[in-house]
Amino acid sequence: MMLSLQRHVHDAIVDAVCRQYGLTEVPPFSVEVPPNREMGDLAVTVAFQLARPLRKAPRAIAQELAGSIGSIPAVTRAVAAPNGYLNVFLDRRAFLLARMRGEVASVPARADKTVVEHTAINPNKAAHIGHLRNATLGDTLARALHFRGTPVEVQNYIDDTGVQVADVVVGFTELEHKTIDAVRAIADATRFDYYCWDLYARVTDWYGEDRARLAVREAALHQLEAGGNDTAALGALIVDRIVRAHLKTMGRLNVSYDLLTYEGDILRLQFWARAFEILKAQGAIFLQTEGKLSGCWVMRIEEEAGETEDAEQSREKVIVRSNGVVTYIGKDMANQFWKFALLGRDFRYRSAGTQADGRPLWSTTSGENDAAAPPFGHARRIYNVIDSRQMYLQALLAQALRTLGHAREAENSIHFSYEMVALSHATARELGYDIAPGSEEATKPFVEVSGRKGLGVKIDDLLDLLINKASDEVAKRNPDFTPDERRLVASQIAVAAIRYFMLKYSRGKIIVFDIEEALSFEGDSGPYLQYAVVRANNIFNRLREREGLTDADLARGLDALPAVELTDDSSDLWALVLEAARLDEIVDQVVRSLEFSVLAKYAFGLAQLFNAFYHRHSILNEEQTDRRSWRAAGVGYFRLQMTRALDVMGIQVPVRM
RNA sequence: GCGCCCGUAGCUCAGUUGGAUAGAGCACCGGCCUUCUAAGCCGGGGGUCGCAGGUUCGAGUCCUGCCGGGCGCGCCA
Repeated sequence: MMLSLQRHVHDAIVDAVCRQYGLTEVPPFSVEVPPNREMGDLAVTVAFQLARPLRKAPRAIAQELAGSIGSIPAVTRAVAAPNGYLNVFLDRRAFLLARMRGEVASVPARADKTVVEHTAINPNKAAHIGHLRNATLGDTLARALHFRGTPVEVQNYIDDTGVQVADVVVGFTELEHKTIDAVRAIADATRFDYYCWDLYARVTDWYGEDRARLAVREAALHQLEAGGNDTAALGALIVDRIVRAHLKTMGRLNVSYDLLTYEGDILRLQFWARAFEILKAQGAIFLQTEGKLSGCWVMRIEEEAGETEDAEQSREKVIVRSNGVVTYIGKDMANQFWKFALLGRDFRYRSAGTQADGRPLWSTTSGENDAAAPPFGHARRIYNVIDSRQMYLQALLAQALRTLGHAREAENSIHFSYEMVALSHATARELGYDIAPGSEEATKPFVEVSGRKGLGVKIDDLLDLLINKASDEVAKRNPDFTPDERRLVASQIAVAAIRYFMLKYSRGKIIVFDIEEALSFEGDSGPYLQYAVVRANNIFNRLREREGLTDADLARGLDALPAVELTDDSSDLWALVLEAARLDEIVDQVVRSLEFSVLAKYAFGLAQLFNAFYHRHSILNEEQTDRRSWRAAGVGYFRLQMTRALDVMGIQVPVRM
């Protein structure tokens, strides 16, 4: 195993600096990639940092160091740039050979068990593009952690006892007067999540006509939480069928889970009661006896330092209502405590089958425990993937942990926050949503998605649209495909388009969803990335078909062959290889910053580099053996790395496209 | 009022541990399919990085203050 190259160079520079200037400590500096390969392969900024302590010009320092670090293994020479950079040139032949042979392992990552909770869609309607961003970010985070060797457990929280489910129950009972058997028949015969989507919007309107009807919801909610009644049975049926629909939708997107956590089990297994005891015992919450919140158990909200505490009373958040019913924050706290194994209780588990990708799925249960269940929870670190509107609540979770003396857990409760997905006016119009020209909504830059109003693009609809479009394109280019082949490739392309689209924006940016844009397969898009790998793969397919050559055959003679193709000053091949080698570093950066646009853009840039290379340099038609072999080696390394990069993004590579 | 996010080319956006001439896609203009797939490649025009100060050898990036836009701050979830 070898350290990453940058680390290796960094440490060697530190040694050199200490020797040269008799220092015991070197100020922090970075090892970067210069703007182009002619400048060098790595750029070291140490001379800038030393300028002040040594009271010398950066350029002079860089020059002195350039002379004394030529002996670093894997480095051929170092050059001082006029502006003070110390640019390092690598032993390119050794670099590529080592990587082709898999001799360069990635930096070992932390082995702490990590829980990623994402998706968490209310189980009362179809999944829409807002949920899509959540699931894509969460799934990609889990994949990125796994890539680095971190043990990851993916949990999907199911709020089966909340108002949203209650609303659909009300829809079936009050608006449609259906029995549970009738609802089951509907679920069997329709796209049930779509059916509920419409019904949910109708219920919202129904409440709007007469606010007194909200009492019906309250009653239903109560029944749901209490359990053991007809309403709860109907709720359970709805939840079960909708969750299945969600899992199916997510499966289409290559998103899967380890555990479904049901809120109902948190209540039935007394998790909340236990958490309540702990919170009370530690004084994290207290019973308010006066004012507006009299009779409620509340948590005091920590203000940031420098509070201007005027006459304004410090704010309090209700955890248990005066009627004794816990708020969802309380249930969330219990859940978070459990994930860290701080609750002193565990769920019972049952198998929930196998997912499309072969991954087994488990579910919490209040019934019999399946002894075969793996140990869930016991996390060292937790990522809760929720949009930025939940920031306030997520901060309260961490605060509760801190108050209970779990500073480390609070530190490791990470809110993976991102901005919402909204609709462009054009797309909202296409969905048949009319906005009155003079209204307040018309002046806003976008239209907010609303499940309650039934306004949004459903994931399945979007996928179908993308698949149809991709299918036409695939048919055009591959008339020999069977219907099955065509369907498979079209869906792989659609998933690439949609996942890449969700990843390419930085998380702080509101995605104003426009159907035209999302449907693009050109330029900065998922299919562009796939296309590059498909082309690279095709070269190797041809080599095998025409000449019976395998990758191993091509690599075999490399040691003996001159590597001018790689070592020429302006080698396109070398630029491709060095860029492809950055994947591990990029994934590290992405996990640190939770900024997946960096990965998306890196992959896109790498694909661009390959496509340009592809047009300028032929492999099959190259007559010089050395050039041909080194090109094949470099392209082989590219497709390996690009395939891995796509895998982290949950994107597959079609056989042809 | 307080908190968080955003403001970079006509449009949509990258630029995240401060670094070399500010990039990409789309759109527009001009080229490239007897040679590994044109979902592609090459070239061109397009920028006071919201404004004003500050820190630094160096600021789109960090700090302060403004301006504009969005979101959050409930005995809803």
